[in-house]
Amino acid sequence: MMLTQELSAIVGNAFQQCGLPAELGMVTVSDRPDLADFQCNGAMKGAKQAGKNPREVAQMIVDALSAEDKGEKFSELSIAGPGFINLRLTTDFLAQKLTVLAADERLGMPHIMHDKIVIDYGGPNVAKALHVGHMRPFLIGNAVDRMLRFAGCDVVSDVHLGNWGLPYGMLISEFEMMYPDSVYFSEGYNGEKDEDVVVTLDILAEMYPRVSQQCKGDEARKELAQKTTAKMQAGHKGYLALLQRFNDVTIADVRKMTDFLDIHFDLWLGESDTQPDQDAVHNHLKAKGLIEDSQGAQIIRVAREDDNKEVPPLIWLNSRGAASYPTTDLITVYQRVRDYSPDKIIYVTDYRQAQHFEQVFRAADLADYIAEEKLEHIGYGTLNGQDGRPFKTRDGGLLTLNGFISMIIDKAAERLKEIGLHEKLSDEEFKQTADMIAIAAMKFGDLSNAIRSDYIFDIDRFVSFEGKTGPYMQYAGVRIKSVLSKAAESGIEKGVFMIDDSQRALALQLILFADNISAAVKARAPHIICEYLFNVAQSFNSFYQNIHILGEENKERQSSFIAMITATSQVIEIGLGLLGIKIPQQM
RNA sequence: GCACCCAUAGCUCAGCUGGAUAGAGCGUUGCCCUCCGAAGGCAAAGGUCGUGAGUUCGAAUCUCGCUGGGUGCACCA
Repeated sequence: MMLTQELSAIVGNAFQQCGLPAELGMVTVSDRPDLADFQCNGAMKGAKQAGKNPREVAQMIVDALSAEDKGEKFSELSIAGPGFINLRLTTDFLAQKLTVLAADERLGMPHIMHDKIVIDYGGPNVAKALHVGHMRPFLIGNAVDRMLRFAGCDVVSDVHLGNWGLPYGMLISEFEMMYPDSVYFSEGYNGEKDEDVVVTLDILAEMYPRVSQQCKGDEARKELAQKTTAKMQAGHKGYLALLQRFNDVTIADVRKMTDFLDIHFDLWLGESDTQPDQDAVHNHLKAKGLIEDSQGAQIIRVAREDDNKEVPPLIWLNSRGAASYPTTDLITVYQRVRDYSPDKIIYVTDYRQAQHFEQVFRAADLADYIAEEKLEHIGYGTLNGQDGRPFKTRDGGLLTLNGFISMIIDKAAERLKEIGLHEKLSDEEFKQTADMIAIAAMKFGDLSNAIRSDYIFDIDRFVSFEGKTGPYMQYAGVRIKSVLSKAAESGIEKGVFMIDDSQRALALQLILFADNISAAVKARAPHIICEYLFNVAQSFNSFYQNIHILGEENKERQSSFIAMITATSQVIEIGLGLLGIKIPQQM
């Protein structure tokens, strides 16, 4: 059980003994660490109900608690201000909690959820290079993914490639003009691969903007692309085979990036994978009477009477009969329900797509595929440049994700050289370390912002080794490991926890691991983890400053120090692990 | 026009199921290495929480108005 829950139960019990609701006993971490470790504000809420003034109620609770506890858990129970109940834990109790935490590979974090979850994030487009805009969905999605797994969920992650719209009709039609005789475009395509048709990322990257531009100015060309799109969506075998080749080269490329970022997907499905089920879903929707014709398109009305805003209908098929992303997203819901029976499907995308998901969720519910409450959209804010506008390169162009990351790596390497790390490490090790630090800088920098808010990207701040940054966290981790290995060399082993004043603040932070992780999971808020880990690291640095572990003469005290920093190391390592951040050997 | 989100220290941001002196990082100003990694630590200065009202014993937090930003409002994803 989590610490605040345990304490809330104890205090809640005292409230009950006094004839008041147990819920009033909710205990939270104190706002005033100078006065208490934890606090309960319930006496003020319960005063009216009890017909007493808040301090009287608080006194009753404190009396009941003292009688029950006899100084075992609480070294101090006091009343302050209008009726705050302040709790201070005994060092024995702290030590006991730490012992339990240190013996558990999950550091006391219970499995708080057991849901089957499908999480959809990333959403790279086939045939287009990843750009900076893909950073947030990958990082946030992956952090939430890892957090849910750690919380006990059975998670299936899907990258959900974008590859079913007009852009792909454009590309295929262009290939058809280039290779009119290819088997991909013949009537009786039998599934063979045409090696003469060369598909590489470079070719696609050059082709797409060119053809896209052409379609803007040339109606006939655009019409050809649209027709090709329609045939593709209708299941044209050769087109789909060619599209599959676009997918293959794109996936190979995206995989390089996700591997580098230590992000791994269970599924590499995309919009095009909805094709086999489009008719089935269409017929189902039709049978349910959900589809109607409107202005030439086929729509599903999802507005409700009690809506306080206008919710436009979902466009099932547009007036050209083409599927769009509402179509594929709805079919994907059907497939995920069929294949995984999830308790929840979570989508991580730009918050601007909130309305789109609202429509899809309502439609999925109307179709009886899954209850709307089981569908969740996590919308993140924009990554902005120094000017407060969406991040662009200096000349106003869109920066590729590769370029963006290289920039961060260069900056990290520069810093590492300043401190002479390149003289201590081989070129290979140095490169790996720079990569690891750059990834941490990027991930921690991004994730330490609340997901929903837009934020300003400042490379110097992200890569700085000072302040609330990834490298600062890694540095704390590296220092601990360094001390631990020196201790091990000297044969100093960890012993039992003996909490004295030097360790108290750190101990208190550590035993709140499960509380913080749990809060972060429930709120889908990686920034809570960042904040918490930063506090842990600061508490550690502060502790470390005031004592000398290897030189400590009292051996019991020394061995308790080792136990303490071992636990700290685990908290930092596992905590950072939830954000997808690793700690290097040296830095 | 309708709806949603945001406005907190010089800068970047937390806090928002109402509660005690509103927090952090950066920056600024002082200190602290004969000692395990000072990429560290300690301390100080810095805020009428956009604005006006309301609810409440108590409001950064809840409600309403206003101002100033952002976003979305059927066939692009």
